[in-house]
Amino acid sequence: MKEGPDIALIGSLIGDPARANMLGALMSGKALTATELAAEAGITAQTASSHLGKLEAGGLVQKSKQGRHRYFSLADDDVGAVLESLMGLAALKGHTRVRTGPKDPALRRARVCYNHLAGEMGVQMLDSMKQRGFVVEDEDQLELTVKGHQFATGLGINLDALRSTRRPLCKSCLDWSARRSHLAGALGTALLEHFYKTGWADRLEGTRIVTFSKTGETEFARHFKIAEG
Amino acid sequence: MKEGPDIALIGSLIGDPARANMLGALMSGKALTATELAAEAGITAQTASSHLGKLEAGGLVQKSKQGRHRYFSLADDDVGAVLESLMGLAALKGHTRVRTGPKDPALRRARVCYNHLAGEMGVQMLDSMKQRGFVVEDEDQLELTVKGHQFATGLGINLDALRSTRRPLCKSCLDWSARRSHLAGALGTALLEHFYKTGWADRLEGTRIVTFSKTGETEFARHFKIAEG
DNA sequence: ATTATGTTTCGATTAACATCGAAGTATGAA
DNA sequence: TTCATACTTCGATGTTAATCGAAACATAAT
Repeated sequence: MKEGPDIALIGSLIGDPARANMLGALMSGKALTATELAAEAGITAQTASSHLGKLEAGGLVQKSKQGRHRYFSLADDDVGAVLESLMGLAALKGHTRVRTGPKDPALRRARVCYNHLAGEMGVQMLDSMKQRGFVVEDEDQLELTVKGHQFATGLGINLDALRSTRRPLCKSCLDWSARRSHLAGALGTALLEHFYKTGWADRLEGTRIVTFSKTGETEFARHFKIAEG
Repeated sequence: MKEGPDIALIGSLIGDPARANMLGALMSGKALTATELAAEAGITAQTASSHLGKLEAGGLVQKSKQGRHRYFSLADDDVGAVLESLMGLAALKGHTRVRTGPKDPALRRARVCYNHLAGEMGVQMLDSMKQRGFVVEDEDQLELTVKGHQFATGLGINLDALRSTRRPLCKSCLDWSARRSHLAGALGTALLEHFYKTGWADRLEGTRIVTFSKTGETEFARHFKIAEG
């Protein structure tokens, strides 16, 4: 009928509540099995299998078999970014889920966005890195500066390994709660991994929430402080 | 079930082919009547009315009555940006409509994105304005510089009027065909209006394509040249 | 007033699809 | 081998929602 890409297909994939729940769960960045995703969506394994087949055919998720398990994860960063932007619009239009319990503030504070840190702390992290000249905005791609290279290396991150992948090192991703950007890309992933490894932060089981320990909180504030202007 | 915003609702709204076609038509930026949108989607007026009611309830479109006509348009820039990003993902995943005729290259060259210029020429325009220091990227918002103010005023754009609205003056919007940003916001709209008024460009009826006249093409190139680096 | 056009509401039909039970395949454990 | 777990396929069912005809409503033109 009309020219251009077909958004209805992707829209309908996201439009089913069960599939939307699964995609939301996968936004945690963890690869989940079909049964875990079924429980997440509140449906049986048979139905989940059908849904996951459609999501895979549509290019939104990818599957990897390990033994008798099939692990599903989001297909790539682009899918994660689109889901995050959809959440932004949904929040803006007041389409929130019923359950707005005590977990909600924690979710706005720090959460996982597919594979990197989002929420207020994610935004603060990128702000700080921009302000101190660790990254600069060039076109749409974020560029890591020499100072930024030193900073990351000082944290113990192997940048050469990151650069050797085909994945962009730095990307910005729009945050639905803060409506500001945070750091995505290979470096964003590596930094979150770093927080886990050092014990600064941990995942709250079964949610997208990232909890920081007492020392983690202060260490984070020290490394990613912001000069008020 | 889960916390956070509900993307399924918006997804299902976009997921119906008839509604997706209507939204695509509204991406042209023009306010269209219910019957025009019905024709666009290939359905009867009754069905279209039902769809438009749902889109309005979901906050994706807005209605304004004028006489016996009801004009529909996208609710705001946020909706347009999300639709554009969805088109980007759809194009990336190869979910293109059947019809990939001679219009397609024209669409990639210059098209309307809701209310501003997109496509290669839209990207070039923003690139040029950045390169010459007319706009600078600050956080996520684009900022118009003093030089940029002079430039726009020189074109005959009344910036004071634009600033008096609640709408952001400059915003960046991700282009699905170029996968680069172009200029959105009040200034983006005003510039496109300017191209129309001066006769540099015109709309190709019934599509999102923007056609530039011979002189328009050269004038555009002169005003928005890029220094190759 | 009368007629024409644009839009919405109502009701009925139809098609699509999410769902699950049951059975089949595959892998790992005992 | 035998049993258990993870997943998929098949078939049947039920619900949702897109669709349109007919009619009501609203505004404009004559």
